Amino acid sequence: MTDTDKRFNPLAADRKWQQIWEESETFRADSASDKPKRYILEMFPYPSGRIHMGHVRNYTMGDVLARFERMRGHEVLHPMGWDAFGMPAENAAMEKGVHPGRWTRQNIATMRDQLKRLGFAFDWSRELATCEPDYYGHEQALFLDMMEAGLVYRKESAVNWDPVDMTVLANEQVIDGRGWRSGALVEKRNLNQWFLKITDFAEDLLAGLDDLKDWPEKVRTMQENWIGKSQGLTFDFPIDNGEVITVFSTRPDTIYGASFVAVAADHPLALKLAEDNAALTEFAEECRRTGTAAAEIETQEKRGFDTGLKATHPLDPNWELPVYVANFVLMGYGTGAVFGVPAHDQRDLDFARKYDLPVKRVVSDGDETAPEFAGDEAYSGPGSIVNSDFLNGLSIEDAQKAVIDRAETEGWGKGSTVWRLRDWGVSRQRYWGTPIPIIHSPDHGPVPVPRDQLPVTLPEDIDFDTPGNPLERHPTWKHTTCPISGKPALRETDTLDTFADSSWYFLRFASQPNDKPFDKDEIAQWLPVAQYIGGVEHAILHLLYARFWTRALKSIGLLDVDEPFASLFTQGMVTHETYQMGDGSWLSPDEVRKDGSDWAHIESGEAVEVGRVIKMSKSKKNVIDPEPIVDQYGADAVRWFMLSDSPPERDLPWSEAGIEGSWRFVQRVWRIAQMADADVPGEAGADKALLRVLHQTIAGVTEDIGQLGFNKAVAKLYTLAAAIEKAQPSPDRNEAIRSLVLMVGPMTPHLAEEAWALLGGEGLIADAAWPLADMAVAVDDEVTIAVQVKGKLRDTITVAKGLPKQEMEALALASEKVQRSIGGAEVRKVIVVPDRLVNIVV
RNA sequence: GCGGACGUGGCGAAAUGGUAGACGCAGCAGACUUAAAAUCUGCUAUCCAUCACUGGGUGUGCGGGUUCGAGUCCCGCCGUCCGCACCA
Repeated sequence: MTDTDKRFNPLAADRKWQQIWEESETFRADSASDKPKRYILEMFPYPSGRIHMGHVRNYTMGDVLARFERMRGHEVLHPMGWDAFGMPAENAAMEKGVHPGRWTRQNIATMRDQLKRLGFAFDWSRELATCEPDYYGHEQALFLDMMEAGLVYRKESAVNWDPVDMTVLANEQVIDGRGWRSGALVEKRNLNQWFLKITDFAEDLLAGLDDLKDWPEKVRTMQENWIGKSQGLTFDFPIDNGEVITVFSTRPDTIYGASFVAVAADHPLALKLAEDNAALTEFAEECRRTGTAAAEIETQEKRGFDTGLKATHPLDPNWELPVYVANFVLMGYGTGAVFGVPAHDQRDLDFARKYDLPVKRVVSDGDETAPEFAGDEAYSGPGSIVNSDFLNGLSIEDAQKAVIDRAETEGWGKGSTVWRLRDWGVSRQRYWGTPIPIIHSPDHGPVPVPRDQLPVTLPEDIDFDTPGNPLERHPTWKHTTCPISGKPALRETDTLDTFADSSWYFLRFASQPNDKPFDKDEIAQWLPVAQYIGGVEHAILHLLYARFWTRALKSIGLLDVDEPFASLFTQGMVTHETYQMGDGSWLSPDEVRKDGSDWAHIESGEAVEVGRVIKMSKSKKNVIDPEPIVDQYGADAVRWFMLSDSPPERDLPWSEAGIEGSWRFVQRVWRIAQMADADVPGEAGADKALLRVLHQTIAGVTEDIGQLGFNKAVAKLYTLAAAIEKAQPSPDRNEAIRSLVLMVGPMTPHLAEEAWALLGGEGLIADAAWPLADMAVAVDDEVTIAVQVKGKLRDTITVAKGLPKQEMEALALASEKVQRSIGGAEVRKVIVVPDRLVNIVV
């Protein structure tokens, strides 16, 4: 055997085992299996073109879990698919003239190959792409189901309209008031939009968070804030022009501290007044123009426009309050109108000081009770109510109840709950999405497409040369007939927000009958997902929408699942150093070389500044494409690197040295596998030291992987490898080698299969049983204990495990170092922790 | 402003309140080699003392506290990152 034969050749091994897994359908999930089931899911990718390191990390983690659970005797569902609708495909169509479908499917083909090249244990038989009619057709059916259940409605609402691209923009796509692509000033337009009633489930979505113990605290908090429940009082201010202004307040206890009423610039009252008031019109225009960026809000001055109208205080008919239109009141929250209590709200105070309005203290901070409120800092802390008629002396909480009671008794207001969460507007004026299955009939209005006409498919012949919605412009597609009258009618040309596609894909993975979206009983076999892994960027929208769809589908009897994802893990990003030339331009890692301790540009030799380690991004040019790395080092080294060093929730800095280290470990395991010798003489159980390390490793790695502590498992496997290398040949060493190979199986599967075959293992290692730790072997019969004097380490002594306390104490006191440290002082107390330490207090 | 996370060697990081720095990377020294690659061995927080063996001090962002004992628990700061944000 030559030296090169002894090296592990990943290029050959990767291909060989991937083919074997595929041919024997190793990772096909059987819904009818009797084994306990585990559903391991990673967020499916958008087919943007190529796999990036973030995908590799995400899917490696899921893959280790999936393979680990299989080896532990579970029937595992570990599927993969494509979140295939969306804007980038249309952008490609506009820029390169390629059809969105063609572009998307090509990307899928490329990325599927790249994923297969990494040897992930996916059940490819369940692969799906949301852009195919056999997926989105079922989505249309679910949309109609929700519609029948009253969870869908249509309403005119204001949207961000890009006049150049002629399309609606999401809030995130409006940057400084301009469209992110066109750069055109965005207009507000009123359009008829379809909405899903997510607010029907607001209370339940909020309450459900409490049960998601295995979700990151951070994500739960973000969802909680997003749902944004506020309780308070909604009540009316009569206005001297005969109208009323309805306001919402979470602090009805401060009602006697009111000094003005303010409405948003878009409030109906403001709009009406502006009709014959040019100054107000201009003011309102200004309010709309100002951005909502963080910095602007901080510096933004509170400004108002005095309408001259007076509102009557609900508790005192003789008390009149000025009515303003104010720039800090939002139409989108509550009722779009507030009453200002300057003493106890910072914004109101800023406003009152500017317009010289009264500032009256109604909550005492303990010492100060006088009505005059000085200073520029509002008091919003605890206290009791003062200067407030019948509320005086009450706690804030009791006063709130008292005011709500009185309002309800007298009929001018009522206790209410206001949510930050709005209903989900799902209409998009785009081509590359799920067509909304509605026909607009001249006689019957919007009617559902009959079920037997689903799916409503997208037309293929489409024109992207002019901006706007291609479906709207298509010559024939939208023309159809009314299902009721048979008269000519028009199809809905809007498509669904792509977040709808990802709100139920995990159900279709678990069950994919032809005649319906999914089978309830088969879903019950797999759901909820045991472990969901993905980026934290989906903490709110995707995860909230998926939770909502699950509840909506349950409420109409299609499902029997409460929460789709029992446990959620948000992984960190893959990062890399950045390199910058003197002129500020960025360089990619392959354009620079290390020049001593400095870095230089290879082409020009100029000095290069090494910048912060940040998320890989095209603009900073610090991206490492996984494909050439996999070609060079093999799938296993890349996978091993993804799991090493950094804890999975933290960022992982990519480095050339790091991947080489992983490569070395792959080769090292291969060498170790070759050390196994079936004919070695000796009896099993003789090498106690090695067996101890082995069983400690098995116990530790099993626990670590179960908790997604991959970096810790990796460290323990290194230790075991070192112990095997130091051990003498023996049956025990063979056993340790076999176990090492089994334990790297989920992480470096190609290497493990190759080594397993070499060791004469039965079948595939993917199907082999995970090793069991024998704790009796794992425990040491000797322990090294620490000896401290007043908490400071003075010596360590090795004693038999389980040595009685008195003997430990005696041994510790016998230590020369300890005696020297005590120096003859009186021993006042001795703390003894069995098998751990002795602490002598003098 | 609100909420969350984090702060440990040159770097990534370990550490049920009980020997801080396991493991990896980088570095240094050595072995093998004509040489290189590969591989292997040893050292590698810091300061002081010592020819050396070794001994002692300091050390987990800063300041307090609880405890026989604190990286870990409590209080108060400082800093970094992330999310949300004129939410009434």
